[in-house]
Amino acid sequence: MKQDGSSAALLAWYDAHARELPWRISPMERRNGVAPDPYRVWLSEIMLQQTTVAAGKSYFERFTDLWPTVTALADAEDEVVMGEWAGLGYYARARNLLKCARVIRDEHQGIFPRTRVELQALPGVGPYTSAAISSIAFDQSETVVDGNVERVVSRLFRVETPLPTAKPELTELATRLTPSERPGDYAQAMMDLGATICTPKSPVCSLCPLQDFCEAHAAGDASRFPLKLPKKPKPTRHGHAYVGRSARGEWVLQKRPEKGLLGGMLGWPGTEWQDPHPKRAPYEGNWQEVGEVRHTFTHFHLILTVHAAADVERTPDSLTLRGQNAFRASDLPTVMRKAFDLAYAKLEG
DNA sequence: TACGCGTGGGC
DNA sequence: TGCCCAAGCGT
Repeated sequence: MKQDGSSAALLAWYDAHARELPWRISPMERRNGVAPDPYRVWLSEIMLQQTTVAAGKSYFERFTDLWPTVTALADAEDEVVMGEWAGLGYYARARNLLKCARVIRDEHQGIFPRTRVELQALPGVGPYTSAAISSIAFDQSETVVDGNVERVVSRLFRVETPLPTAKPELTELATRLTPSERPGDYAQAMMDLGATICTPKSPVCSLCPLQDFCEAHAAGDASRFPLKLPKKPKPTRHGHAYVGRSARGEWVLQKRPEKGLLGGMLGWPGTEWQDPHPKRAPYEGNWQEVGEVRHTFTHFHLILTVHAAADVERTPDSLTLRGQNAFRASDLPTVMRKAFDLAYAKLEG
């Protein structure tokens, strides 16, 4: 690729087409010396890992309303934060979010470090996120390489190596393209370009500021890139979940272990999720089968048979009782909320 | 290095 | 409708 001028073309495009997002400052504001809030940049970057802007936006608003500063978040109760994260997925992010906030509070005087190396030492902050915070929040010259940048660069250079093998090669090419001017705007410009123009399925090359620099566009095969290794098929697992309510109207929940799937979240007690699994109630009740929930996780499909019982009398101490005022279905991860919806319709219907 | 880890939207 | 995909990280 002939790259001279590509960064200038991209920055000019960004000046006119930057997306307005609640954690961002505009190119105009940045030019006038306004700096973004590193807390908001960090929070948005964690929330948007493997997550669309559309999905993350309302969570960002809610979190910053509840906890306007990193110290406020650090002081929050784990259970409340996990409940607010419920539905967004990848719950290790929320656990690491809290860990990170407390490291910032306790070891960094409540101030985010500026350098990529210091940032990457924080829980949940890896190569991408450290570069993003350093460049976007502190305007340091770092190269961000996320899925958008990988796609843009693989097309600019028609990289025939499939992902994830191609990652180091794409990182090297992206680094070579990064200008020393306006690093924060440039990072966001690359991601905006990938999100709005250089999209996975039907890139809109006719509107692309890098059209004249792009080998794939010249060859007319932009949508062929990036190449990807074939994925493994997802197996289907089965399980049973038990949505119970005590005679006093308390829901019978179970806090899941900190590690592993849905770690640290509330859920309904039940069987393991494996191959067809025998039904076995975790405690006594007048159980009735109310239906099936189908749900797909990252690496398997789940068919969950849901059982419901009201007027449960005794429950094991390992379970958590939540009265009407202390229970919100929205605090549950999605698969558990689906099970609740099914059982609730039956119990109330 | 490769795998485990969620969810919702688009086609 | 089933598959692909989205601002990755930790182990």
